[in-house]
Amino acid sequence: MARRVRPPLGPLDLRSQAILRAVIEEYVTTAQPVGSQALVDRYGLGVSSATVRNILAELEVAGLLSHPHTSAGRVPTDSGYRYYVESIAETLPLPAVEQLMIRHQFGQVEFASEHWFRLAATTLAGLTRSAGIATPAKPSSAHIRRVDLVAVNERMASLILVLREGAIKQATVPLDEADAIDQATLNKVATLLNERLTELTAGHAAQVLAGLGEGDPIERVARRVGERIVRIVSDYDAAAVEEVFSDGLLNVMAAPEFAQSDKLRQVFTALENRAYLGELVESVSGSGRIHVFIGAENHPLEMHDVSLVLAPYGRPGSAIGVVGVLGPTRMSYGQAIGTVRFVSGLMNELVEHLYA
Amino acid sequence: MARRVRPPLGPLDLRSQAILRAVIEEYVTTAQPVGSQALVDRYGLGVSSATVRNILAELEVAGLLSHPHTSAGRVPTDSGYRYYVESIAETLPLPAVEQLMIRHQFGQVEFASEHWFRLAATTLAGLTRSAGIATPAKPSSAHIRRVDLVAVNERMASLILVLREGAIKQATVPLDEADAIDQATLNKVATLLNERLTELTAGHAAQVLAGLGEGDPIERVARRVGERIVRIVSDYDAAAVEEVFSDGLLNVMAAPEFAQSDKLRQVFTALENRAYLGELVESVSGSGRIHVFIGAENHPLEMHDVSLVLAPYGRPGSAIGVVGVLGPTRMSYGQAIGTVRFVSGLMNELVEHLYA
DNA sequence: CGTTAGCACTCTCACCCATCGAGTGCTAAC
DNA sequence: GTTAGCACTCGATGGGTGAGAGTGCTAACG
Repeated sequence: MARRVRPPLGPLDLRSQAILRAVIEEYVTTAQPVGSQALVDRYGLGVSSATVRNILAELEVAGLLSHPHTSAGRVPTDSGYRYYVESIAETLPLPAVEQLMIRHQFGQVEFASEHWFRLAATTLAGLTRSAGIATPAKPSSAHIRRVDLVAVNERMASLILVLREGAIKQATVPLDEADAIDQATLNKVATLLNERLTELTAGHAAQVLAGLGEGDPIERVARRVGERIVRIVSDYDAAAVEEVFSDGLLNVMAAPEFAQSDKLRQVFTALENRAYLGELVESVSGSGRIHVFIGAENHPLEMHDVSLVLAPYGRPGSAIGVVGVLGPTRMSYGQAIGTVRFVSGLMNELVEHLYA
Repeated sequence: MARRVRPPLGPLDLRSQAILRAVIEEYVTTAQPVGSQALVDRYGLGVSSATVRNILAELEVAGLLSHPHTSAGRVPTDSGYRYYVESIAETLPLPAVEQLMIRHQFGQVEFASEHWFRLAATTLAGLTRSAGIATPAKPSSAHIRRVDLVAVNERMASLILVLREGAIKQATVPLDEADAIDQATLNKVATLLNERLTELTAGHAAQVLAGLGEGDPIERVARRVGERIVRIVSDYDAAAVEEVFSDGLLNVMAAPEFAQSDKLRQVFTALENRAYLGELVESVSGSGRIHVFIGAENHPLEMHDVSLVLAPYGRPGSAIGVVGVLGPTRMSYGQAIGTVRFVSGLMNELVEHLYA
């Protein structure tokens, strides 16, 4: 069939690249299979449609394009997108005006990392017209910064725990009825815990607690509360991803490939089950790079029609989060990558600024 | 056309009621227009299909049923559902087994109102196979319970504010460089603020702050932080609804009426814009009753195909929230009302228990 | 007078079929 | 190696048809 048989994903000559690129970019905008004539008309390729057809056939043999049916135009395969992303696509940096606007928006919001990641997701959603995804910056092992206790009633106290990395945890701690609990007692307990536990990780805190006596009621309560603190911090450490915030799923719904809602429902199901996203986030957060996951490169079946562009942000030692974009495989990768790059860079700056 | 012309929504005789009921219950389960024969077959009406047809025609004139086209069965109108809900439907109480299971689930979770409303939404979603909706219990005017300050760096402090009603607010407060800020200073400031502001509302707190001097650095910082606190609390008071949590939107997606995704997108759009839900929540929270909003009774166009069953919970004086269910207009109102009633009752118990 | 059998009528749905056109793949000429 | 030309394929479109569900009406019935 083909004149020459190419090794799959072998290097392409420049003309083939140009045509692959044209097919992808045309398909991304029109969502329709692309024919040879359309390519010649709309892209100044300098060759006839017959020549283009020959090359399209080669690209198909190489696995980069596919054919919905004999008499239809070409559609990129996942491998086609992959090749495009790695060898052809130019990442479009975000226009300076937009950059300024976004910086301004981040300036408006509360100066705390807790707020930024949501804004990042929203911003990414708006800029790429896809879904924006972000997780808060989370440390691999958190440090206790501050403990506060508030009396709820005689037998319950509300515990507020601030971590060095910015997260705030709250819990209600039931206390022995034997200990007469009032706010004054709790203040002493909190002071004790703050003295002993500040800047400690869960493991170290547990050791310190072991040294507390059982006789003194303050120490007894402190121990009780402290154990709870250790449990909270350990749980927090153990969770791969604390929370995945997403925005702009409506944008994805608008894509014609999701016109019938069961396809869409699959994507939502996949997102609701956080396990896979958590896995991705973990795999991304190690490297400083932008990662692109295209269609079937995502293991879960439900995600075979979407792509993700993810980038880590934060400080490698202390706290790492992920921001990115989720859209149909037919997405504008160049733009998405440029936008994600900018936003993750901005988040880096912000986090750095917070720690400095 | 009709033998007798009925006043719209006039009282119906028992047989007409029984037939309306049968139409609705059949339509709710099958999602198909209901014909006279099907009614006679599946519900022991004791009359012939011709008689049923006559009555169906009457119900249609009364505006309770409608006709997709001449040769199709009947479909309930919004008014039909309304009549059904008010006069015919029996609210199905939740089976005792389920009640126990749910109580157990609430027992498992952290004892704090912040966690309950999410669980309520999830539970409602699961039980009714629709979307569950819940807002946290929010006071009309909040009281300051506790203030805590943590040094971030020399010129910034992290403020943690606990409200009597359970909510925790966090903010970063920039401070004058003139004041040398360290944790010790902040502790004094926090102690001062706790002494003066505890149990105050935003308005009273503002008055107290006005009395603070400018000379003493502690008081100066306290004033600065205090102003921020007042702003946070006022903002919190002003917001009609703090947050609307929803779960199980996937269930709604599964309904055949939302097979093409643009209908569904409308619903999502409506939900994303919180204004309307906030409005509803406010209108519901006054009364202790369960409210049902059917189809076009919802003002926003996008909500014309869905119904809401909402109930308030909490303590009328101190904090009110809303739980409920969102589903297609073709929903099982009896079951939904019973379930929402149980969950709101449970939430009442829990909140009461928390305050007692 | 309400109820019912009977029947003509309406309208949708599913199916088939012919047509159209976009786009391919191949061949032969350049 | 490139291109013009052409037969061919296959989905999409649209009209036509028959089946079936369900109605609305009429006339007979108890």
